[in-house]
Amino acid sequence: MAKAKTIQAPKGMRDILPEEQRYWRHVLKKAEPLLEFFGFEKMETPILESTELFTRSVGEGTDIVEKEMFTLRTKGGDSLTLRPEGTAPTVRAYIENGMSVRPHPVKLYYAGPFFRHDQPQKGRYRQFYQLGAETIGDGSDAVDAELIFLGHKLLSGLGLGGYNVHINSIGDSNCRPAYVKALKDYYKNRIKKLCPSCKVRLKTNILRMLDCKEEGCKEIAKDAPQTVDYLDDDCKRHFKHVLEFLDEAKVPYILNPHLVRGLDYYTRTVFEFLPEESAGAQSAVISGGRYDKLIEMLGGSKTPASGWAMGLDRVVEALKDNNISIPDSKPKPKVFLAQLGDAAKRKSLVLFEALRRAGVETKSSLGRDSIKSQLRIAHRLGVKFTLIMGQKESLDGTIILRDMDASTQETIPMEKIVDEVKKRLKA
RNA sequence: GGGAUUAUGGUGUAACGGUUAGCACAGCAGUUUGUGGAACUGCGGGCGAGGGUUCAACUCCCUCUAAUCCCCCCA
Repeated sequence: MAKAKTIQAPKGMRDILPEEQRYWRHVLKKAEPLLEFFGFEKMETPILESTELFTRSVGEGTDIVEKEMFTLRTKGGDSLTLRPEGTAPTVRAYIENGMSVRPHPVKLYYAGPFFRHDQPQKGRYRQFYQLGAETIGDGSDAVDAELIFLGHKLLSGLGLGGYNVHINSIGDSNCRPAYVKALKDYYKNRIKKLCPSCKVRLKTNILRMLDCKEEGCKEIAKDAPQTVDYLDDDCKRHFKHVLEFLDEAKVPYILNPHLVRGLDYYTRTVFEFLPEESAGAQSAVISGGRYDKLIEMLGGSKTPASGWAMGLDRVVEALKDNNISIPDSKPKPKVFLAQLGDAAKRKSLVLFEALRRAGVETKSSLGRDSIKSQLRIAHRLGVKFTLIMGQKESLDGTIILRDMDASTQETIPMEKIVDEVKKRLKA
C-alpha cells in the first residue's frame, strides 16, 4: 500500500507537547492563586460566539474584525466566530447570566485559546492562549491601578522582570469627540504626506494614526495633539490618580501619548506591558484598559469596567528565553514492575493496581517480554526498586524485590510485597 | 495583504544533474537462552506537494504548502 499523505497542523497552530506542558502548568499554578487572592473568580465562555458580538464590541474598523476573524456559518445559517479576544465574551456572559445583581464589582478571570487569522511569527499564533482578568462594575481609578499592579506582580512572580507599563488615557465619550476633531483638523492639513493606510484610517479609525509605524507618519504624529491635553476634568483626575497609585506601588511605567489600542471599546486608561528592549517589533505580553461603554454597547445597563489579557504563549517563551527554572511537578516513579511469562503478566496488572492504591508511583512495560529490556527501562526511569515476577514466582506466590542502586535482590511473599515496598520507600 | 530566508528519516545534519541518498542521536531487537548505565551487531524510518527543463533531478526553474523572521497589527 502506498503511504498515505501526512497532514500538518493548520498554519499558525501548533501542538504543545508533553515536554512543554510543565511551563504552562507552572504559569497557571502561579497565576490562579494570585488572581483568586485578589478576588477574581474563574469562568469559561464558549470558544465560538455570535459574530455580531465582536463586530459590535471590538469594532468594525479594527484589524481584528476586518481581517483576522475565523468566521463560519452553521447549518442553520447563523454566523459564528472563533473568539479573537476574551473581554467581549466575558461581558456577554455577565449580561446573559444576570451577574449585574451580584455584589459589585464582579471580578472574573479566564484562560484558554483564542483565534486570530494573521501572519504567524514570533510569539504570535493563529491559535494562541490568553489569561484575562476583568473587573466589572467599578469605575474608580483604583481598579485600573489594581489591575496593572496585579499584572506586574504576576510577571515578577514568574521571574519575568524587564517589562515597562506603557500607559495613556484616551478619554471618554464626553471629551474624546473634541480630541478627535482636533486630530482630524491636524491631519487634514497634512493629508498629502500620509501613508496610504493612514489616509483610510483618517476616516475609519483616526486614533490608530498615532501609532502608525511609517516614518513619515511617525514624524507627523510627533506634533499631533495629545489625548491628555483634551481630557475633561473627570478623565484627567482619573488618569492622574491611576498614575499616583502606580508611583506608590513602584510599578515602572512610561507615559505614551501615542498608545491608543486596537479595539474600539476602550475608554480612559489604556496600557500595555512591553519588554524594555523592544526595538522594532512591539510584542505586548499584557495589555488592556478601561471599557466603560462596552456593557451598554452589548445591551446591558450602564456599567463601568476594566481589564487586561496576558499572552500565555509569550510568557512561556519568555520563561524559556530567560532560562527560568520550572519546578518539575511530575512525580517520579519509584518502582518498576517487570514480568516474565503469561501468567506473571496477568498477575502483574492486579499488583500494579494494588500499588497504585497504596500510593506508590509505579511504572511497567507490559508489552515487553525480555527481562533485559525491562530492566533497561527501569534503569532509565531511575526507579529505586524493580519488582520482578517470573514464571517461578507467579507459581510460588512470591516476587523478587530488586534494589536498583545496591544491585541486590530478595524474594518476598506476594501478599507482603506492597507493605514491604512502602516500608522501604519510607526509609 | 507585502517582504526576506528556509524545506533531506522522530531530531540534528552530509552529498551529488546520473547506478543501493551518507552520518550522528533517539527508537526497537539481539550479543547463547530469567537481570540494568558501556561496547558491539542488526532492524525500521527520509529527499514537503504539484508542474516543468533534461536522455536523466533530491540536486536547476516555476507554482503551491508550511516554517522562521520582518512590515502591518495585536496577546
